[in-house]
Amino acid sequence: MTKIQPRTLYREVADRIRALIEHGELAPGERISEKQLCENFGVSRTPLREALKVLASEGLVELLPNRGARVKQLTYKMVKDTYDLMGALEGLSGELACQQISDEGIAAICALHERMLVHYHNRELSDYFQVNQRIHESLLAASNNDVLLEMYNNLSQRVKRVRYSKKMTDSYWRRAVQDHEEMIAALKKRDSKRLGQVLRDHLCNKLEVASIAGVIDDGETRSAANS
Amino acid sequence: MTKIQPRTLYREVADRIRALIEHGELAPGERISEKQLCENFGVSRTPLREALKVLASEGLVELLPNRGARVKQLTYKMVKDTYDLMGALEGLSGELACQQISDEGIAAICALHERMLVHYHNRELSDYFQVNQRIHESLLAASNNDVLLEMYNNLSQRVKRVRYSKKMTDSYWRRAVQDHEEMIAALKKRDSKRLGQVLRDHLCNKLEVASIAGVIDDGETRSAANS
DNA sequence: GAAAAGCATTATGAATTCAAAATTCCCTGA
DNA sequence: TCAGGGAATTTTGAATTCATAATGCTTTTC
Repeated sequence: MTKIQPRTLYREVADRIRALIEHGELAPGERISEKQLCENFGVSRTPLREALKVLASEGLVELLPNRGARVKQLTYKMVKDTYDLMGALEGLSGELACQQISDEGIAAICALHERMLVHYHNRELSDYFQVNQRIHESLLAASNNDVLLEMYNNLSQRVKRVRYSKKMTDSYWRRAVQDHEEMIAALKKRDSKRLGQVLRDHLCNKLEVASIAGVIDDGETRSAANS
Repeated sequence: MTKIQPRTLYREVADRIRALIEHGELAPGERISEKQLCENFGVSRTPLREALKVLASEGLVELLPNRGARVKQLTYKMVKDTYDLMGALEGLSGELACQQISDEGIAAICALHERMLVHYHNRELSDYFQVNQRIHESLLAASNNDVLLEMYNNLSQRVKRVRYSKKMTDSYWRRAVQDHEEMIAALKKRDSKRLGQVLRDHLCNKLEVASIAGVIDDGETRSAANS
């Protein structure tokens, strides 16, 4: 049950810009010309500028007073930091879910898990990812913590642009599935500490950081960010 | 080394409104009259409205399209959810801090800890809180994760209004100090898992939820939120 | 030929204006 | 007396306008 959002121009515009950034049509670091976007969207500068303020506090855009807006650069360190954070949030979601989820909820997640295993054995990567994501979303939802959900979505939005580069080696994949086995076991036992721990350490929250090395045009050295 | 923020009207206004909300001069649920605030601040509606958009995405304000803005109500559940989240973030900060902090950093925190103990034994509540907060801030800083810091500050801002009601019973206080002893021990050993665990479970992240019961004018029953 | 100064152009910040939606208030009629 | 309807008022959403800061270009000087 998600509340409907009455549409206003600035929200529409913010959504559109979010999409542009997510799909790379507005490149990281690219200067955002108010005039040009206004013309593209067919709106005046007022709602556009309001949208930019919102996007700035969401961390997608950078506002340089008197000098315009630019799409925020993702440095390696920022992405790493964000993934660390998302790992912590997933851990919390697991802990809370264990305490709150219904038996039916657990059964539903187990069912998803089984489906995921099938995709894993068939090596259907895309389907695997989709079901995998639904499992994590289910835990998030079961945690019944709206603030957590809001924050997670915000973080996830910030790094969506680099998700493309998701690569899966065989050994990574196997270990990810192992993690999931442990998750399911902990969930069934409602062992919240254990589930939290597994989720915090879950490969998915670390894996991609490795795979983005090189994707990001980064000023700082990666080793420095890693240290 | 924190970068300077060029001042613009909308930032100034946002800061002022944040302060008004934090200190209760704008009460939770209170309708925010654009006209009146404009007159108070002596600015036009444009920067005011931009500020409101920012505050809305920070979660301090609620925008009802065509029907104005209101100070966001804090429900018991929202505060509880926020504290759960902050606990998870503190846990992460501890884990990261363990891995990154210098020996001097550890020494500095130990020194703060000693000062805190003195205030505890002298029953200097206000001083105790101040030093206590500096310890947690030091860990946050040592974690060297800007995204984490940003998010923590945002969450902390949201619930600042109810921090006033902080009450300390003797047994709570004793247990909080015990937690801190464990923290220091884990930090010295650079036992990141342990420090993370202690911080996540740390009383400070749970305590106040109990003490706000009754402070918040809340539609939903507390037991329901707790279940 | 390069650098600096100054002017023109452009882009941004903020106030004002206009339009539309919501609210208030008053009136009518049962 | 009170419910319903409708006009007047207020308030908000968005466009426009105005002022100022930044940028770029030309010219001038060394």
